[in-house]
Amino acid sequence: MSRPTIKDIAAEAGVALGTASRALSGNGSVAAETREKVLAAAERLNYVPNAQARSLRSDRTETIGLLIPDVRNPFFAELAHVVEREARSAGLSVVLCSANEDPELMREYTLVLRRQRVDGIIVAPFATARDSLQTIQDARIPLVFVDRTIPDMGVPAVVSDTGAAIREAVRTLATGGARRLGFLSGPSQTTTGRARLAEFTAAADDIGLEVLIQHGDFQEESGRQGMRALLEADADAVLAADSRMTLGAVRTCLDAGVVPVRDLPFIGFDDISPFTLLQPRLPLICQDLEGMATIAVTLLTAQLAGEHPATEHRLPAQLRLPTDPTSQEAEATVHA
Amino acid sequence: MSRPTIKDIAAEAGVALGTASRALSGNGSVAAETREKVLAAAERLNYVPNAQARSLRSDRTETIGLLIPDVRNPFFAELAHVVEREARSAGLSVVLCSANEDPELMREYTLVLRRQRVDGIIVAPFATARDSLQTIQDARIPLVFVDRTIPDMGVPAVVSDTGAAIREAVRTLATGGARRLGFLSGPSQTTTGRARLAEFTAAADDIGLEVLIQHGDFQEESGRQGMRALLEADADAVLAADSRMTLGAVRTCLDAGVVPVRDLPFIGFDDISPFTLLQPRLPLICQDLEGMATIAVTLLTAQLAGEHPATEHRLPAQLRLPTDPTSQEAEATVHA
DNA sequence: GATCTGAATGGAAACGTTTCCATCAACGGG
DNA sequence: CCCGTTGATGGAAACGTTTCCATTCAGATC
Repeated sequence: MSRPTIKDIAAEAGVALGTASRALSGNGSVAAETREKVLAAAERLNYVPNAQARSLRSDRTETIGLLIPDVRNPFFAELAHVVEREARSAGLSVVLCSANEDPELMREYTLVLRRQRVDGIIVAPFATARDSLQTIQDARIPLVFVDRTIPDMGVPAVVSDTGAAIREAVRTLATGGARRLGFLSGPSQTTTGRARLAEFTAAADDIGLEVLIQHGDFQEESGRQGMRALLEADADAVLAADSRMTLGAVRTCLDAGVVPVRDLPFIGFDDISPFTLLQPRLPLICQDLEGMATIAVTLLTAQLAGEHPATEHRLPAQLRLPTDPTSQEAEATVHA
Repeated sequence: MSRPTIKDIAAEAGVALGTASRALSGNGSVAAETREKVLAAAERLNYVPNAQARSLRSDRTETIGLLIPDVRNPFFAELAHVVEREARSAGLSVVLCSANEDPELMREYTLVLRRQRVDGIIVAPFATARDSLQTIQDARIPLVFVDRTIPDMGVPAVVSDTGAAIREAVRTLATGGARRLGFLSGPSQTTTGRARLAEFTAAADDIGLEVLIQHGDFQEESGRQGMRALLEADADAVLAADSRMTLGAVRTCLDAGVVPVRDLPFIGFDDISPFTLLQPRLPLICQDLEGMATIAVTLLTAQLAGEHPATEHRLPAQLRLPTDPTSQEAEATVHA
């Protein structure tokens, strides 16, 4: 038999179809002995339930969508990993959609996810996607924002609180002697872009530093451009507001023969794996990615259970200074 | 109406349910005028077809599974991106499963994909997953291997042909003056691991080089360990057989104060994005990732169409020497 | 004008589950 | 002893599509 159905299982076990279903799904009562018979039959025939038929009837797919701007971005790859792990432990499968930073593609994916009748969607929204997401909300599909949020949509969101970390970063750079402090800012259309900029200027004002602000769009290229401008303007320290802009800025520095940290005090954003190849290591403002992903899944499962979680959760980011690897490594080499 | 069904559309358009289906799906003949009426009704009611019901009846989900060891690995993230793009242009959705390098998890995902009744699966298999994959094949689900293959399963596969590139890499290192050539080899249980090792030793023998071989497992940690051994053994040039082992080896070098290429001739593997942060840039053996992903999708769609494509496709890898970025950058800076 | 053909349509079966409803037996309380 | 309760089961409806079959009707062929 190529693809046994529950009907075949029932026949094999000598029970009615409905009974087999109850035994397999665990809903409704069935005698222990009967259950054994059914499970044995299913095992024997190598039965795999048909998720389509199941969800057609039960109106639940036990599947959620995760919509991110780009898997190739290490930050989102890591996010996807944790979300998937957490979802799985909640018994949910994840359909991952990588929108390639393209609002049109994002709109297409929202349709795909609606067709698939996912039970809910976690999305790291970019600014221009508001209306695509509105259609999801209109369809009353549970929705959670992660990493970034879109205000006034009433969608539960989990984002980083970067205030303390940015203040500490500015202080650290000032202590190191910086006077003309460059900031690679995100786009002011995004909540996070605006917030980080405000936090930065407030911190710099407190200390009385001169600031040089370069507006970007959270993309690598804008980090490169901003960094070029800062180099020309003779900034004597730099703080970046996002991982991709950090990446672009670092490349521009290296290409110009300026080694970040060694030649120019520099604090980056997010501890994505490429940064571990830098020598010396960058001080980084690290978001609690693990926490964000975990809470995002929790916020979604809460909605699936019919609850209405609060709309905004903020997890503090932290300034992480590099630990000197050479000493550890010297030790490790001895043991090798 | 919260979720209109095709029945509602039919009523709204004043036609029979079957006619509405034909108009929407494009199967069977329907008058142009009628089609317009139905499409207009669907538009008006904001109709989104139920993929579950559709595939329950038609036995096709228009969905494929992509099973990779880990999304967080930039190589596979890139692969996932291209596969998804190609699949989408063939009208297929992709369910991405990241198995976290865990055979047990991979087995679990094969079950998930079977439950979802995906039309086919593309998988980058790791050695220990043979039996999980066998169950997929037994269930007669179209299967394609990408990046690596498992011999004697008769599964169409697309892999890199690294022979020429490795030979060229060895020659390049020898020309640079290397005499004791270190090689960070993959595991000999894998076809690619074995092939690359054989290609390496053959090339080195041709020239008459002394070789130092460190066996690893395609993981970063084994790259670190192998590199430590090579440093101790005074290798005067190194070639790595895989991106993650390259990553580990580079980190070990940097931690030991040895800058790859500058202090130690070094050729890495794959042009994943972290490597672009290295200064100087690494020469790299680059696989045709784009081509592999594209062909993998083609091999799968061919099977979906009932064909039986050849079992092995080899795409040549290439040795790519770094172009000096400083000169380009200097120019770019002028224009900035 | 009768017959055939083919397009357009309506109606209903079918896909594989879950879940509701009815039945039946066993059991305990009055 | 009767009756309501409970647990186990069988049977059938329902989920939203696609697809098959039958019917109708217009037009072409003889």
